Amino acid sequence: MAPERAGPGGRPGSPPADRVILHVDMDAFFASVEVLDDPRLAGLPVIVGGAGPRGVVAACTYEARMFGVHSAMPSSVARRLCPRAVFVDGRFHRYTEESRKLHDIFEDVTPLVEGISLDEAFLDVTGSQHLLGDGPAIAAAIRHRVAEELRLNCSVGMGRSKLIAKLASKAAKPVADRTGIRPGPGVIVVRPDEELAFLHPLPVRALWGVGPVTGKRLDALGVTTVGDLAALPPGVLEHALGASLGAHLGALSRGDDPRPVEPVQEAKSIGHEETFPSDLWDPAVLHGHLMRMVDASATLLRRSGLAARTVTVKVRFGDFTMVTRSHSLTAPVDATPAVAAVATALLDSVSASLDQGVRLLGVSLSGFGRSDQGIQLSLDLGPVDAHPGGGGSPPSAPPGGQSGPGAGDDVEGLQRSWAPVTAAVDAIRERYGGSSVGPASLVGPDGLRIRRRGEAQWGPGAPGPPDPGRA
DNA sequence: TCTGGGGTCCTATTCCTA
DNA sequence: TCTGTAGGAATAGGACCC
Repeated sequence: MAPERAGPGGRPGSPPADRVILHVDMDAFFASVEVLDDPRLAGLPVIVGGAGPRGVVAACTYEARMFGVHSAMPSSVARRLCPRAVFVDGRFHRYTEESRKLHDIFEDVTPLVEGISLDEAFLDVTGSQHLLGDGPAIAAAIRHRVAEELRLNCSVGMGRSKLIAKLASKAAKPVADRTGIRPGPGVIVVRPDEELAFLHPLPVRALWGVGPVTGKRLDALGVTTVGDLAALPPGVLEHALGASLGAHLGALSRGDDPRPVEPVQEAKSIGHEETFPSDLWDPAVLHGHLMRMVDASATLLRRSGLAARTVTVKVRFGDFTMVTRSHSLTAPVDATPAVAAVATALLDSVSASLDQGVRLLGVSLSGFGRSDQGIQLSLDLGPVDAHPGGGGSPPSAPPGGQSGPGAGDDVEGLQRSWAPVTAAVDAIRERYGGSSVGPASLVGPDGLRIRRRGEAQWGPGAPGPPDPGRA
């Protein structure tokens, strides 16, 4: 990783003047892949996402954007704005395939590639210029290769920092509104001496880290543009937004962004969460879903060669209020029943509120250690913790839906006794597929099978029959 | 208009311990 | 033994990103 240096003015935090960063962003990526695979969709308003009443738009073509549709918009709103839109279920595996090809192209340019998501990445091409030409030439070459080899369009921004490169790629994109679709320039280059002139007229909401809440707070200070933000005394900003965010946004508004392009970013948490087609009331049904998510998360954890110390359960109720409950063990675990025991106890600890109806349930694993480290646990699953916060003893509950070796034991016993079984299950799944074997509680007419990543990614389908537990 | 899923990071609060 | 205090760790919630 390149060491950080002070910028030309010697300001601490200002990026080196000779650094060249590209931000490559695919145009309407998911929707464009759908059109690529089904040319009949070309020229139509195509929306990728969850078509059900609780679904959201993951991506849409520029023809749909003409009607005001945009990503993250509720599908019900999108349908109202554009009744003739074609809704397509997301196909995560296809987008992953195309994304791999895209990253192959990036890797040909520089090893310093930081993927942000399937469809965008930062590239530090400072050291590639003597071989491949200057930054703008590399940007143009990438666009050309993506168009030729993937038959997809992308936009590229160039600057000496991630902030500028990202904002530049956005400015390079096509624009769609009621009057039509106007192609963008494709590549925008912002030289160091042009940074502030480029940055300051932009709406403050364009900065990474300013969402609806922070945007509103800044509104109250009379700040609408990045230039307004830069003119604000630092003390005022930090008082309004807190020391950390205030200082960070203040620096960005002056173009100070020394963050390097980091090719390797280790995951800090792994989890699954799901919004149900209709709210659930029955604790037994909820526990079934919890086990399915635990199984999927723990499997992914082991596949990554990790084990986790902290288990978090998230519940969003019908009225959209949300609670999270987490517990940290003294040593990391990776066996599904060990994780399940903790997650079950955590869900039980909010069971008093479950009569409100549960809209979303989720499980997340964090506090990673390597799974090949010796597991040394000494945990007594004592009585339910009386206080919600703090480092008290963990709540107690039997591992729901599990039976067999170790059921009813403490977490240490579950980890120890189930580790060999878990390894065997993983091996069988590796060979015969993810649904070939699993916890007995997940088999049956309920169809609580293990979902793959990307399935129902953007919201559930149509609501099923009402939850019998509600009665 | 009514809000998905998978994440990261930050802050405030609470508890434990010295 | 009790009380006050301070720091660290755990926990909970929220904002934000794509």
